[in-house]
Amino acid sequence: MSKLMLIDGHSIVNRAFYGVPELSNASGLHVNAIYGFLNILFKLLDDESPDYLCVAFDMSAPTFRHERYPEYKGTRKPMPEELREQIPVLKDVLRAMDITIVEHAGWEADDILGSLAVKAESEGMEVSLVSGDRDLLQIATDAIKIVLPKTKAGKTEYEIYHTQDVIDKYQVSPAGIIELKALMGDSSDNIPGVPKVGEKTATSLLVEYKTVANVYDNLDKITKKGLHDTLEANRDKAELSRWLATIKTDCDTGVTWDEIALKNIYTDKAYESLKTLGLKKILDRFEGKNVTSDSGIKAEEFVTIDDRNECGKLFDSVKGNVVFVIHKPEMNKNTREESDGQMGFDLEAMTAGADNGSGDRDVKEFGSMSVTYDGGTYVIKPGDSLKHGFVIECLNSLIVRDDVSPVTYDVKAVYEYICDADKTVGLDDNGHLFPHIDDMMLISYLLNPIKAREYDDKPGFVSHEIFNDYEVSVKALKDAGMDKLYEDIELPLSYVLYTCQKAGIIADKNKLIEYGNSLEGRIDELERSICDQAGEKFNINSPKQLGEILFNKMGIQGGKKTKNGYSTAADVLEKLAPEYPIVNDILEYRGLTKLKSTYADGLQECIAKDGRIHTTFNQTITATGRISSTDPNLQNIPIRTELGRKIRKCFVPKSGYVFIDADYSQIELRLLAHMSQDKGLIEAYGMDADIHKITASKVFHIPFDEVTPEKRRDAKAVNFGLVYGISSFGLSQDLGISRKEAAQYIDEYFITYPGVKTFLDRQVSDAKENGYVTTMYARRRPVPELKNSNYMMRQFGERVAMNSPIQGTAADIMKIAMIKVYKALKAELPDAAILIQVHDELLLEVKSEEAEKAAMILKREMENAAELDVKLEVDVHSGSDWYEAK
DNA sequence: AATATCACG
DNA sequence: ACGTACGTGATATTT
Repeated sequence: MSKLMLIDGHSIVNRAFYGVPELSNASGLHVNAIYGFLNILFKLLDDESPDYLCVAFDMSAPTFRHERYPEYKGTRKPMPEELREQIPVLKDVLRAMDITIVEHAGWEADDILGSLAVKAESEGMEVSLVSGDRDLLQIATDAIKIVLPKTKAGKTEYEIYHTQDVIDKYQVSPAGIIELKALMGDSSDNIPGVPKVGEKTATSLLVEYKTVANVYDNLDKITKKGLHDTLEANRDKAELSRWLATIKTDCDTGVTWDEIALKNIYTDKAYESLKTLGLKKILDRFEGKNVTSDSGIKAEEFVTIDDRNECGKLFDSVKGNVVFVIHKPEMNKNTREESDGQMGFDLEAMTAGADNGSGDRDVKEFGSMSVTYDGGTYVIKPGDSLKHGFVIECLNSLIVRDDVSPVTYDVKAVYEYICDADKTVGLDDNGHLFPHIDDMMLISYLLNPIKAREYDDKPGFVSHEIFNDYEVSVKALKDAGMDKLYEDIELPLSYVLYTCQKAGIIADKNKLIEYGNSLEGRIDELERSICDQAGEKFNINSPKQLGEILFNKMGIQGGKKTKNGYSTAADVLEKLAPEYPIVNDILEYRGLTKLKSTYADGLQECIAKDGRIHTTFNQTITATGRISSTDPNLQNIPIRTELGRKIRKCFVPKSGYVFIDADYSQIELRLLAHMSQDKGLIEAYGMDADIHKITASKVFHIPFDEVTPEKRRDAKAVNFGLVYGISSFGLSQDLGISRKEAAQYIDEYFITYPGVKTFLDRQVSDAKENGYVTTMYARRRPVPELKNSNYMMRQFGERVAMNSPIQGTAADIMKIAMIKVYKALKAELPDAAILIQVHDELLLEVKSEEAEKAAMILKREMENAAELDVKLEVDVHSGSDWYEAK
């Protein structure tokens, strides 16, 4: 039997829009509804495999039934702009997939769907009608099933209704749904219904009288006074509603089965437009469907090279732009490595590939290498007749050739594979990467740090796509004025970061164990105390259980916050702590378990065989230009509490060496002074005194020497707030004062430093005009939130516009400093190494006898990284562990 | 896979 | 009337 699937376009796209969180692609277009719609569509196709498929949409003009009764369309909620803009795009995607879209000026989508369903049924077909609208239930029969999708925690599920299912759920037959809506109405469809009659009343009336007409025929039998009168007074409404709720099933849609027969939806065009939209997850479905990629090259058309001669020939013949991408080996998931915890960074093991073909070189193994140039795309697969070492030899000669412009994706990961990296790769006298290798990961990050272009992860496809994008991207980078940022900062920095990662830092395992053990006693004690006070044993780490215990069982007044129950976050608990000893214990317990699990235990897992922790510094993650650190994150090692800070004693320099730690003093605030060119603030920094105290004195009109510690603290909070994109609410939360007071502080600040206000306002207006803000070094951050229809989102956009230029410029300067420090050390102290960057701080490992010189170099290079109207100050310390050096 | 919490700048 | 400070990542719990 043939199967027809009918989809109610608007209703499903609406579901998708509200079910899928905010999602926008590289060009700032929202795509969440498109994404959600396609997800539902694919799931349906998988589950139902129909023979015929079409999607019906309402025309945007008023539709037939509503046109006659304009008073009932007035209340319909306007479609949010974020959704509206997605609909034409979705239609294009569907057309590209060869899926027929039906829309008709005369009818609503419901009518088209109803008519098609009934026609198909009469011709002996099976029908699945997909909609979010329960109105459609009136169409259900044994051959027509109504499918109502639900997006549940990211997963698509659906309710299915045949005749009996409707009766089971609503106690009325499908036809009775019309009668039900006539009485109870439907606000989402602007059907008025009878006032005060809801689902309960309507159902009980219909169970007894079956139809609206029959209800009115028996009106005098209805004894409940109120109900009787309402029904009597609203007979016209009921009849109109009944008519509005009735879906037409006799429209001549003109649709033939032939034209909606389901064809191959995995077309070139669809692949292309999904790629443009950046819907990578959806694209994954196209894999294995033998689909062609953007310029018509199929995966099978990539030439595979697994032979030494062929490989040599290829590298000899390439010229011009040559994209190469190294693919990691396919990791065997069920090897021993995982179970015995030996998974950490392990250069030794990876390079131990003994005989790799070229004699003496140890080369890190890789899975395959893709190479694209204007002669095609090749996938190099090392095997019996092609050794890794030989491929790497070829690559090494390639990257220094004059007639080749090498391009890759994630060059920092590539350094690892280039043998003798220290000799062959580095920074030249200008501080530029040598040999020059372009990195499309960095380029696309600079072009859009919010969502860098994602490339297909399959061998061949990646290099092929990158090759196609390369020249356009380079031009775009130059047009945006970011070519220097890229050449002078990001690209060289990638190499400096590589040296940091490779160096790693010693973490003393025994000290970590000892530290962890020292926490255990107190943790057990607290656990017992908490469970005693609660009167039962429970999992303190579960916010759900904890909230239940505190706010229900113990009756503590705290109030709900999250949608899943009570918030037990620290700021909530801190307010309760003075009154309830258990809350204090919980806070302490939390602090200690955090230290133990994340740091004492967690870091031990990350120690490689060389005794050091080799973090990964991510250069293309943050929206502002900062770098981030993962696996493990070494940028959030505790310092704010004494107990936490002690973890730093576990980080030690190698024998004969010391740590030198340098950090910028208030770099963001100084940048605010410089970038705003506010006279007062620049002058305040010129005085070389306590900036928070000066601010307190000026803003609160107190003589400098009479500023109390409390007032200084308030001024400090205002200063921080400014950098974050100040709001009176945020400041009031931070200081625990009223919003009004906070607003007064801010006003006073802006009166004192008017240039700052002008500057911050300008960032917002620039962002509104251009769609992005920039740093001093031309780095961009798009701020699409400013165009959002949601007030809160726009407010967020304003704060982002104020914060990003400052945070981003600070990041730029630190990056410049790192390159300068790297170069200076290479020239003056070749045994010293940069180990870690923590946004405004650098940690170095240097020979003990070179400590003073290193400190001098660090301070010099960091302070001179930028020429500003306020001095950049750097504090330097040394020590025999990270605790001491900071 | 998402949520809540908390570590850092 | 709404409901917020900016930027990250790891862990444990729950879905």
